[in-house]
Amino acid sequence: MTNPTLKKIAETLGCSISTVSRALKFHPDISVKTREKVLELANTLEYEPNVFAVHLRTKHSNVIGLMVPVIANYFYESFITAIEEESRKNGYTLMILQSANDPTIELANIKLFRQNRVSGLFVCTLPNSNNIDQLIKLKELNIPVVFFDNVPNQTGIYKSCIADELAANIAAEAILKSKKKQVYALFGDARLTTTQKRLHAFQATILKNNSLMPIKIFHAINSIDAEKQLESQLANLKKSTIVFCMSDELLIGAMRAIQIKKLKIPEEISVISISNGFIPKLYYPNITYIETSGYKLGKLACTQMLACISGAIVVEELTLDAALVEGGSI
Amino acid sequence: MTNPTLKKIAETLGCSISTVSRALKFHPDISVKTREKVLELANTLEYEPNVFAVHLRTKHSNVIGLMVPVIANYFYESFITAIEEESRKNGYTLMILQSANDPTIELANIKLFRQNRVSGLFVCTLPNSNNIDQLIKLKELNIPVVFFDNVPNQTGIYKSCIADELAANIAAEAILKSKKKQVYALFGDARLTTTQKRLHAFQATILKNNSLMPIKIFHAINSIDAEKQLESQLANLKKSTIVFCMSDELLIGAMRAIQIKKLKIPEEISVISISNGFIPKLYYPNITYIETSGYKLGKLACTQMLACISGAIVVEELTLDAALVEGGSI
DNA sequence: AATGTTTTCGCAAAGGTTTGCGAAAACATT
DNA sequence: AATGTTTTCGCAAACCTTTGCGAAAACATT
Repeated sequence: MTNPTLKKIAETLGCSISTVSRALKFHPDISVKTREKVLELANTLEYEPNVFAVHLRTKHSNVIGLMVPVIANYFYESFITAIEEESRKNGYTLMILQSANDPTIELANIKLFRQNRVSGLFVCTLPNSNNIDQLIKLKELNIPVVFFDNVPNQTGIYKSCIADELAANIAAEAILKSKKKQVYALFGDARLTTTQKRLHAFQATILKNNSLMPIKIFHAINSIDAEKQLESQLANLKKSTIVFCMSDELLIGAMRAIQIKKLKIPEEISVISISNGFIPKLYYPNITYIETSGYKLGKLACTQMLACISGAIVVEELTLDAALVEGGSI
Repeated sequence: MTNPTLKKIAETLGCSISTVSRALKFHPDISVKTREKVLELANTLEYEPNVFAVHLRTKHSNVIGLMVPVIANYFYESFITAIEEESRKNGYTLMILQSANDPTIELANIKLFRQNRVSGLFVCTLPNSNNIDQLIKLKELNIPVVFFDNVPNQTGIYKSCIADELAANIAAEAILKSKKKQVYALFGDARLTTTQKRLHAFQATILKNNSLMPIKIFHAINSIDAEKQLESQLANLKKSTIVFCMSDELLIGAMRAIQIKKLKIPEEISVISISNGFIPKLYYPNITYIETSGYKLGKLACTQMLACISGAIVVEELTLDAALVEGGSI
C-alpha cells in the first residue's frame, strides 16, 4: 500500500480517522489497547503524516528562509552552515535562495518566501536593494525577518551584525601600533553598510590618536579590482608599508598583487585583514586578521530568530564580538 | 483583509469559488466581464494562492532537495550555486541539508526529503554511508535521485560525475611529461569512489607509459593531514620534485607545507592539482590544475534531473569533461 | 413558439490532517 | 434499578484549491 493515510489505517482497523490521529500522538483519550493496534499497523505500513495536509491545517511549514547575494562566498557559506545546523536541530528545514546581485530576483525571492509561509527569514540585502519595504511588510504576516551582514540603516528591525566598528578599531589600533610609514587601506563597495561602518570607525580611531600616519584609502568591488589598485601602488613601494583589507575578497586580490611582486611578508610588506579566518591561513606566514566569523554570526542570528518565532521579546540588534588573531604578517 | 482566499473574493463578489478560481487562470468558460471583476479585486487584495492547499491537491511541491556532506566547501558551494540558479529558473526552490559526515543525520535528512515530497533529490553520499538503499527506495515514490561526486558503485541509478579518470590521466600525463625525478601524489579518503577512480586511473597511466618515475602515494583525509604528511617528506627534499593533489582540500595542505619550507615554485618544487580553480589562483605563480568545475557539474546534473522529472528517457551516467589549465607551477 | 446550441457559472468532492464537541459505552455509587 | 461519573471514541467542520459534471441562462435557428 503506497502512501498510507489516516483514513486507510482507520478503515483496515475499523475505527475512525480521529481515533487513529489521536492514538498516534498518544492522546490520553485513546485506550492503550487501541493505541497499540494503531501504532503497530502504522509502523508496518510505514505511515508518515502528509506534510502538505499538516501545513494546510496549521497554516505554517517548518521552513526557514535564507537569502544571500551569492552562496559561493567564504563568509556566507560559513553563515549558511551554522544556520543549517541550528535549523535542523530545532526541527526546521532551510530554503536557500540567491539574489544574485539582482534586485529583481531579490524581489521574486521574497515573494517565494511569502508564498511558502516561511517561519522566519534571514536576509542579507543587496547594496542596491529597493525591496526593503517588502521585507518589512513580512512582519504583518507574522514572518520575523533577521537581517545580517549588510543590514538596512533603520531601526525597528532585527539585525545580527558583525562588530564592524570594533573590528575596524582593532585593525586601526594594530596598524598604529605597528608604526609603519605607509598604510594602504582597502575597503569594499561604498554602498554597503558594512563598508561604511568599517571605514568610519577605522578613520575615527586613526584620528583619535592624532596619528600622522599617511593613509591611502581605496574602494574595490572585488578581488580583481583590489589586485589592480594595489598593484599600481606597489610599483613604487616605500619601506615599511602595511596593507589593510576589510574583507577576504579584497585580501585575496591584495595577496595576489603582493605575490606577483615577490614581496616577502612581513619583511618587505605587512598585511592585516578582517576575515573569517580561512583565507589568512592559506598563506605562510599566516595573515594577521580580526576575526569576524560567519559561523558564529549564524549561530547568533539563530538565537535571535528562534526567540522571534517563539514570540519572546527580542533585542533588536545583536552584535558579534571581534578579536585579533595574530599571524606573522606584521 | 489578511490572507485573501478564493472564498473571500467569491463572497465579496457574490459569485462562486470555482468562478474565481477559473477567472484567475483565464479559463475560457468565464466571461470577460466577470474575469475583469475578479482580477481587479484579486489585485487590490494582493491575492496569492495558498501553496499548501495547492501542494495538498497536486500531491507535490516544487521543491528540489540537495544533500551534501558540508556546504562550506569550495567544490560543493559552486555546485550548489549552479543548482540554485537552474532550480529558480525552472520554478523550483531548493531545500538544502548537510549530512555533516554523520550517517544518522544523512538518514534523518532522507526522511525529511521524503516527507516533503521533493520533486527530485541531488545527493553526494557519505564515504561511510549505509543509507544507499533508502535513497534508491525513493524511486518507488517517484522521486528521482541524482547522485554526484561521491556516487555509489552500482548501476541502475542516475549519476553526474566529474571525469575522474580523465582528470587523473591528464594529471599523470602532465607529470610524466615534466620528467621530474620524484613524485609525491596525495589522494583523499580511500573509501570515496572519487579517490578510488582517480588513483586507479593515475596509476594505470603511469604504468602504461612504462615510466620508472619514483612515485610515492599518500592518502590524507583533510588539509591538515596532507600538510603533515608532505611536511615529513619535504624534510629531505630531492631536486626535481613534483607534488600532485587530487583535490583542493589537499592542495591547501600541500601549499602550506611548501610555504613553510619557503620552497620556490616551480624552481625548487612543482605542484599540480585537480581543482575547481579557485584555490590555485590564490597563489602566484598560479598552480597548474586539471579543472573539475563544481558549477559545471551542477548545470549538468540539473539537465539530468529536469529530464528525469519530465519523465524523459535519461542516460544513467553523465560525465563532465576535464581539461588542463596551465599555471606556472611546473 | 419550440427546439437546439453555446456561453457562463455553481455544486460538490477530493486531497489528508486536526480538534471541539457531543455521544455512546463502561463503570461506580446509591 | 436508577443516577452519576469516567473512559473511549466518532462526527463533522475547517484549512484552501482544483475540476468534472451538470444546470441555468443566453442566444440562435427553424
